[in-house]
Amino acid sequence: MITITFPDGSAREYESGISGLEVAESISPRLAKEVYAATVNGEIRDLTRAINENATVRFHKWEDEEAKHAFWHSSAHLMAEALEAVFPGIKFGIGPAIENGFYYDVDPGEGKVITEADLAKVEEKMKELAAANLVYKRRDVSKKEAMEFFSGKGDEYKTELISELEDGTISLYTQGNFTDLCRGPHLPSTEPIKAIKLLSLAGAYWRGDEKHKMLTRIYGITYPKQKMLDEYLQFLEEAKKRDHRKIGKELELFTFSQKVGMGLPLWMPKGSEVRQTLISFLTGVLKKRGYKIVTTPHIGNVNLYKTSGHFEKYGADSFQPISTPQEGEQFMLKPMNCPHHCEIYNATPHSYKDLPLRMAEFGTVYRYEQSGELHGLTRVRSFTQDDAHHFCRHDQLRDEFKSIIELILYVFKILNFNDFSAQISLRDPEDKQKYIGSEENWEKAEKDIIEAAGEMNLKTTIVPGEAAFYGPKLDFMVKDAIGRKWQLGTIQVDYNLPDRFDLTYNGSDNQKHRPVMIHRTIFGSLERFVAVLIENTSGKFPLWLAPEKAIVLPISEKFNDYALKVLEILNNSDICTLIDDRSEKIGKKIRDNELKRIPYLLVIGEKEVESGTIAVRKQGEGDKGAMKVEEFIDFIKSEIEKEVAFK
RNA sequence: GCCAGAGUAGCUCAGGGGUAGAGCACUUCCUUGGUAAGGAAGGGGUCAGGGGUUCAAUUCCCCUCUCCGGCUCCA
Repeated sequence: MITITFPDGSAREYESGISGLEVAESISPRLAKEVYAATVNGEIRDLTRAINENATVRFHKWEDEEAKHAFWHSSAHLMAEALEAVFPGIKFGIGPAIENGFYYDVDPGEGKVITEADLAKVEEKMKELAAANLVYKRRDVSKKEAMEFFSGKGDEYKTELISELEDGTISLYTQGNFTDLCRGPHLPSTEPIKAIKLLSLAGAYWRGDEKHKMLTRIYGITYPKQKMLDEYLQFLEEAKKRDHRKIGKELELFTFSQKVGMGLPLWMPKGSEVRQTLISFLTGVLKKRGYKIVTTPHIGNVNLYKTSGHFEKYGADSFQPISTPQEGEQFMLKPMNCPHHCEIYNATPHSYKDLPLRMAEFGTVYRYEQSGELHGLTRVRSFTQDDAHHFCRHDQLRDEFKSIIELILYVFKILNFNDFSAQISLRDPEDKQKYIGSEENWEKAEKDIIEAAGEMNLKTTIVPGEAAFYGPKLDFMVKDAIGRKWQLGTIQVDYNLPDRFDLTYNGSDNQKHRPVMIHRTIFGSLERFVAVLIENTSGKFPLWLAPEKAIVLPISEKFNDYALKVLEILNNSDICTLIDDRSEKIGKKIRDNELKRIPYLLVIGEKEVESGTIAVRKQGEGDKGAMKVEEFIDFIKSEIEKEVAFK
């Protein structure tokens, strides 16, 4: 007999060798139906695997990531079986579960192509197989046996994977006619897989390496209920409506032109308005925090980047140098602002008493991103960073970090950005050689970052090996409408540039010392930030950011003269740009969704003309009553102040 | 850069070897009166660009460009 302990602390006796599923059945048949995997003594396992010793057991229902993982991983195997049936001779790479669904990387064979049209066939086959209620069977095998099985099949990808595995840790899973190399866990059978949808087709390099062969990746998702699938597909449809590229076009915020060039955003008047509001807001915040605002040119002599080291590292993949009539003279479009800022630092002598020095610039930079990487406003070739560099002493590093975290959290709070994650990137402990800077400084900087984040109550995930070669960093990430992750703010320690630019300050010992440099952005770039802002708000900006605060809506053209007067006063008030259209059909001009994105609606009819007022409505909140235009202006101003405390 | 798809009116899209279509938007007139979508008439397209095949190409083939979904990359 063995004792099984459950998460609530209760325990029961069972025969040794009982399966998780049987244990679940003994508790309730309903539980057995809803459970997809189990964690046994901390190890996630198939429900059907025997438990041979005393154990703590936690069952995973759909709500748990572990359950979804097993469900989708099993679905990937199911898809593989269907693929093998539809495309005989197909070879398999890897097929994991992901955050939403699963994929499988496959090689259809020389000269063969899988197209979107084929997905329906595979989907049908999957449904057929799932309905057959195939059982997933696990088998532990020796490396030799696994090797023989897959080389017999001619599956070079699987054999490559097996060759790297340790003997004794290899397991195979079989369902129906399909056997796969797999660690598990899996569902007991295909029975719960009721709703199936293959979503898309993409190319993906084998093992994520550009130099390797490109396989075909098939994405899919499955659910235990059709309704859940319908809801997910519905969600994807809804998400598409929030896409900043779509809203940006509808609201005339920005555009792209083939003539200007790909990845080069053109900000239209309304988009520019949003941008300018963000810049002036942040400038105010920065000045209060002791930042000095600087301005530097969009180009720099190629020697500047040779000094910084960027030319050597990125020169070949950048916009190429611009030549001048002067023989041998070359300039580059600036890919970052730091070298310019270093030269500003070097323009004056610095005492230890002057540090930290915080230098900020809304600096437009140009990077030759790969054509396939460009994406709306989130990945462009010309963008404006809300860049700043803190030059400080080593003993100030931690406080500077804290001040930046505080600043970022403050800005995010005002913008109502709650859904972000923070990641600390440290050195690869296996390969400390590739990093610049002393062991001692790295140790301290990594510790400072972690502690600063802790002291600011910032929840972070720590990722070793992700640091830049010049220093550790802390990144803030957000997700877009369909869940893609984008990096916004970043805080990076840099030991490289201070050396290369020979930055110094005079210490209390009257000796020259090397300052540390911190690169930081809050928005990341105005382009990416506005994109995320649009997707977060579906284009319905908060009042203070809205490019149009209000729209004047005369009920009839009879009232146009009065509406015109109202508009004139509002436009002169400098608080808002208004839609200057008093035609009778104004209502018709504005689509429902667009209208809803404008915070205030000013309605003018006979009553208003008589009393010299405007009827004010806040979208989504209803009537605010009649006001004189001047009252409305004051009202808007106070509402904006409520939204943003410009302290 | 790589794999796969797409590009037809301002927008959303249908069509298909023989003179280019719808809805919405736009213009004019009529009608209308507290969050658009009543009526009539009208304007608007080198069917992304360039080469082929053909008596004839927007349609079939090839190349290029751009966009979408991924991969790789992201100072």
